[in-house]
Parts: sequence; structure tokens; C-alpha cells
Amino acid sequence: MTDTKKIGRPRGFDYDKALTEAMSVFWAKGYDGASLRDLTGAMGITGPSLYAAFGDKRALYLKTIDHYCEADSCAPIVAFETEDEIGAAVRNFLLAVIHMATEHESGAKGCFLASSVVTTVGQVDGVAERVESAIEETEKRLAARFDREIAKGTLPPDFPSRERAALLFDIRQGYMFRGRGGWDAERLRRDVDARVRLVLMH
Amino acid sequence: MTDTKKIGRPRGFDYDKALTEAMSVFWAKGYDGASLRDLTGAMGITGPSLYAAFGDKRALYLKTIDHYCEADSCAPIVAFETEDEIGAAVRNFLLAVIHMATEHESGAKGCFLASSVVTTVGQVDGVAERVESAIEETEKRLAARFDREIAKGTLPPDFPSRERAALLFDIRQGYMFRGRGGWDAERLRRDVDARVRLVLMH
DNA sequence: TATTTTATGTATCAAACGATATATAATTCA
DNA sequence: TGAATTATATATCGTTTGATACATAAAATA
Repeated sequence: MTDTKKIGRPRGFDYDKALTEAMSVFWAKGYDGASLRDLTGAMGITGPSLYAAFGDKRALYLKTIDHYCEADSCAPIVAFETEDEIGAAVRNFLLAVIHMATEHESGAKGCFLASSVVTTVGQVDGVAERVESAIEETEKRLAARFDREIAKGTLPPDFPSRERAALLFDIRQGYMFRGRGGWDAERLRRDVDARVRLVLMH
Repeated sequence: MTDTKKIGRPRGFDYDKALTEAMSVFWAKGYDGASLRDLTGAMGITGPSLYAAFGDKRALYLKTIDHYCEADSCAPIVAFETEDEIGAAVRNFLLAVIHMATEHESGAKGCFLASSVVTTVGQVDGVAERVESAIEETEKRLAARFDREIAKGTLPPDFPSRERAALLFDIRQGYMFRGRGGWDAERLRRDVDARVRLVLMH
């Protein structure tokens, strides 16, 4: 993405910013529920500009998915990777998940992929591959964090990293569902301590 | 619901059957994605008949949700409640979840509520209450099964029934997500034994 | 400056959307 | 049988949908 000047009239809007706005609309209203008028309104551009820059509705949708994945938008994983002490790391992961599941940034709760995109797997071409690879990459990153701990000696050599990474992932899904179902953060936090213990059990 | 004969021309279709067909359409295509033409086509009735019997699109949607909940459609819970030995019960629950998540009956995978309805919580009035009460009732039933085991003496008196019920619930969500993401049953079954152990850990 | 290239703004397209008016068919009740 | 009641069938309503044709504006290039 070199910044060389291109000929022709330059864009009057920020590409990534518009993409983020589009994502918020898809997130809140779903793929079918998001009309082009919703999208252009939120993005601050007109129909022809949208089609020229992003393609049709489906192409825009896929671009928002890729944008979400690339932007490292999943705060819980980052929280899990950056905290050094493994117990605190698991705990921070869960707390970040709960925050995402209950606090709605940009009018949407939960995880864009887990709560919204996933429902369009059999419906919109190109979504299935993206969801599958997102799951796998997420689990790989979570497992790698456990492996690091094994290398440090904090966890035993036979600690089931991959299995516990999958468990963390599943717990995340549960919290997202409950958040959408109206449960507040305090209620979700009740089990955090017990879950940290279970996840690290050996 | 007495079966007394009513005056006027009788219905030419089966009410519950039509409702089930409507549910399949909503399940596969989502609320916005399901057009009235899709619905009337699958239900085998015309537009006016649909409106006379079920009300508008939203009312029909809510009726399909209630129908799903009342029909005890969640096979995993039933599997968990009917098996006597608690280890096998947990195991059967997980296997039933995996089956639901991967095998698609009526063209849809997963759980109607968890995989489809939940995305319309902030979008369609009346959905939020139904999702919330469905979560609570599910967890109550799961916890009650653990409590029964405590009473039998198979689990210790301080076994955290509610917390482990919530864990089972969350694991369910994770499997549903992976199923939608394209994971096959065999792959999902890898962790079942380990998870049975974790769920019953004390 | 003239040409080329790309982006924007207006205005609008055909198709599909959710929903209904009207007339007719089938039943119960008097 | 005739009045009342409810379901069905046809046809169509006004909106909204996703998507574009066209003319214009703003930049680089020659």
C-alpha cells in the first residue's frame, strides 16, 4: 500500500474509517437488515462512491470482515497475550470478554464474527472460509500463550494447551450469548474465579 | 385449547406444521433474510392465510420462537436429564450438542435460539425477553440435574451445580460456533473426554 | 492549456419487499 | 334453508430494496 499519488480526483473520504462505519451497521443490523441507505448514511458517502470504492454489498461485507480480523479487534486475545502471569492473563481474558459482551461500543455487543457474521455462513459466499480461519487462528494464539508458560516452567510439560485454548474459546462464546441475552457484567463476573481455576487445572 | 368445533370455514392446513416450516425458513435465512414469499412457499399457504392465522411477519417470528422452546426441541438437555450415570449424562449432552452443531436437520445447523434468533435481540421487539428466559430455564434444568446427583451422594454436597451448569451451557455455545464455522463432528469430539472430566471436577 | 483519469452528486431504475382489499368458498347456527 | 362467520384465492397496493446512467468536479500528465 504505497502512498504514491494517483491520477484522477482523490477520494473525499477516509477508506478505513468508512469501512469501520460499515462494519458497525452490519454488526448492529445484520447482513440482510443493513440496507444500502443505512450503509451510505453511516459511511457519509453516496451510493456510487460506495460501489466504486468497495464493490457491491457483499464485497463490502467481506471487506468489513477482513478489516475486523486484521485490525486485531479482539481485545480479549490481546489482554491474554500481554499479561505475564498466566492466572492473571486468563482472568483478564475473561474480564475483557465480559466487557465486550455487555458494553456496546458503536451500538453493537459481542464479537462481530461470533455474534453477527457467523449467522451468514451458509448465506453469503466467502464468509465460511473467513469464519473457519478466524476460529483456527484464535485458538492457535491462545494455545501459543499456554505453550509459552510451559516453556517457562509455570505449567507442567503435559499441560493440554490446545484443549484449554479451545475451552477458553468456548467460554467466550457463552459469555457473548448471555450478553446478548441481557445479562449484565456483574452477573457474568460471578464465575470468573472458578473458571480461571478450571482452565489452569492440571 | 379445547378441541371444540368452531364456526366458519376450517383451516386447510396444519397450524403447528406450518409454524415448524416457518421456523426452518427463519433458521436458515434469518429474520430479515426470510421473505414472506419464502415463508408462504415453505408453509404451503398464501399471504392472506398467513396474516389471518399468525399476524404479521414479526408476530409469526415470535410464535416460531415460542414453538421451538415449548416443543422441548433441545435434544442435548433431554439427553442430559434422561441418562442416570452422571458421567455418561455429561458425555451424552456434549455428543448431542456436537450432533446438533454439525448435522443439519431441515437445512439448518446448531440451535435456533443460540445460532439465529439471538442476533435479532436488539432488532425485533419481543425477542430479548424470550432469549433471556430461555437461557435461564436451560441453566436451571442443567443445575437441577447436578443437584439430583448431590442428593444421591454421587457428587459432594459442595459441588458447584449452578457454576458447572453455566459451563456446560457455554461449551454448548462454543460447539455451535465451530459447527457453523465448518468443523466436522469428529474434530469436535476430540475434547469430549477431557471436558467431561473438567465439568465434574471437584 | 488540453487531455486523461478517477470521484462525486443527482436522479432513477426494475425488482422485491411487507401487507391488504376484494371476492369467493366452506363451515356452524338459527 | 338463510344468515353469520371464518378461511382461501387473486390481484395488487405503496415502499423499499440493491444497483446504475449520466453529467460534473478535481486531480495528474503531456
